[in-house]
Amino acid sequence: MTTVDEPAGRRLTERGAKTRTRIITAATDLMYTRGVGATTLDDVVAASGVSKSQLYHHFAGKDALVRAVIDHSGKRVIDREREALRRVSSIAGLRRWRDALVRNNAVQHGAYGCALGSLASEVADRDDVARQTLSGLFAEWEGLLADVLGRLQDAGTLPDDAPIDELTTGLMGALQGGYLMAQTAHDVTPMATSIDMALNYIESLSAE
Amino acid sequence: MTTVDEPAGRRLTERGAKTRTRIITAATDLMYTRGVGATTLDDVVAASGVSKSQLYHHFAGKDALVRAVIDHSGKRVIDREREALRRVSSIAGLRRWRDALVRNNAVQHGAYGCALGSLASEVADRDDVARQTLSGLFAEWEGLLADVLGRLQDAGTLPDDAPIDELTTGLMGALQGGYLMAQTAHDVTPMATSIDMALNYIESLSAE
DNA sequence: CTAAAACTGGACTAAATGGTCCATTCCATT
DNA sequence: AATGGAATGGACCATTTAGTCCAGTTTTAG
Repeated sequence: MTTVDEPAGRRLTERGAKTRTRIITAATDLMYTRGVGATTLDDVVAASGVSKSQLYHHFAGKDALVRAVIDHSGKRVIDREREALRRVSSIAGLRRWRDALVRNNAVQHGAYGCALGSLASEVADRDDVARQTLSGLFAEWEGLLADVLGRLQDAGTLPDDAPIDELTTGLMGALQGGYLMAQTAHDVTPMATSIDMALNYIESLSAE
Repeated sequence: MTTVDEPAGRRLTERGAKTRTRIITAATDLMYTRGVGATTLDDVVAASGVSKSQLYHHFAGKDALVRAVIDHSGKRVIDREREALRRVSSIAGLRRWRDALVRNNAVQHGAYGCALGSLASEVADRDDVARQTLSGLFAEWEGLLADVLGRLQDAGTLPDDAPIDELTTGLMGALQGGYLMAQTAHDVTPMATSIDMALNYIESLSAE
């Protein structure tokens, strides 16, 4: 699902790749903290220490850069989550996963929200390609959660007929909603509460 | 909690009030569908059929207009929800409430998301006053849900020691996360699933 | 070593945008 | 009917922004 960062038809030296990466990481950071619309290309130029012509050398325009940022953020989140969820196979493990997310979001008091969620909210209705990419990334993330629930099933913790996909969607909903509420309150408590409720429900399906 | 739309220190004729309202409703619509950042004042001027000087006569600037839009959207949502939740006092009633929200969001295939949620996501980290207003609106909305759960308690459906505030936060999280996922997928199914899980959990606390 | 390709910096432009100003008209109050 | 504040239209302005161009430098490959 992850789109390749590099455009197909051009040669790219190591030096160029570094420049390109520098642009993307700077843009990712800015667009996460300020929002896509509020981030100008001049901001990106200043933050990355790259000239404007280079920006246009590597990206067709702002839309293309935004899409690259989405790919990059997506890869970052998915990699992190793949690692975090890889060996989780218990409710307690899910709770530790939740703790890590909340703790991580607490350092900024919930500000900026979820890296993918805030991009989605801003971009979904204005760039259909970006929307679909983000939709795929959410699906991938949910897939990782579904794997965990599958392992819970294998371990006999969850019944075989547990509706894994629905549970996964519900868990992701609670997570995203939690991020948004934390962002609005500048307090991570509602995020913790929201995810907790989803986990409680999943746990309640086990203890039968 | 709702802030008054009119600024305190100035006289306002009926005609002026109408103009002011026209500006706000046009801006509310545009900012909901296009986003705050992507809505220009010229857009608002064109859509409301009002001159720019009028816009600046009634609002100190874009920020002030955005805040008025937040107040207006907030009032709209809270009024709608107050009415929708007023007499709900059963799980079935909550499910009907869910159905109505989902059906309503389905007409646009989930696009634009929650009127308050998308404003919050875009504005929370860039205007602290707006953020606090939105935070208050969410609290008000959650209060309406808490009232419903209280009635469930009174009816004996929910146990007396049910943690109403946590449940309310979880429900709002599922709702907001559902809106976001529906917006990203352009499909309301995940929204329905997400809220369902929260309601299932609440229901599970009853059947003990 | 050399030439082409890749890369770089920064000046430049056209359009858009938030915001200002002012001359004129409307309207409530006395 | 007069008066002053409210309302209005629209020209105007400074700045910002996405996007262009090009002259010059560095890297790569033969």
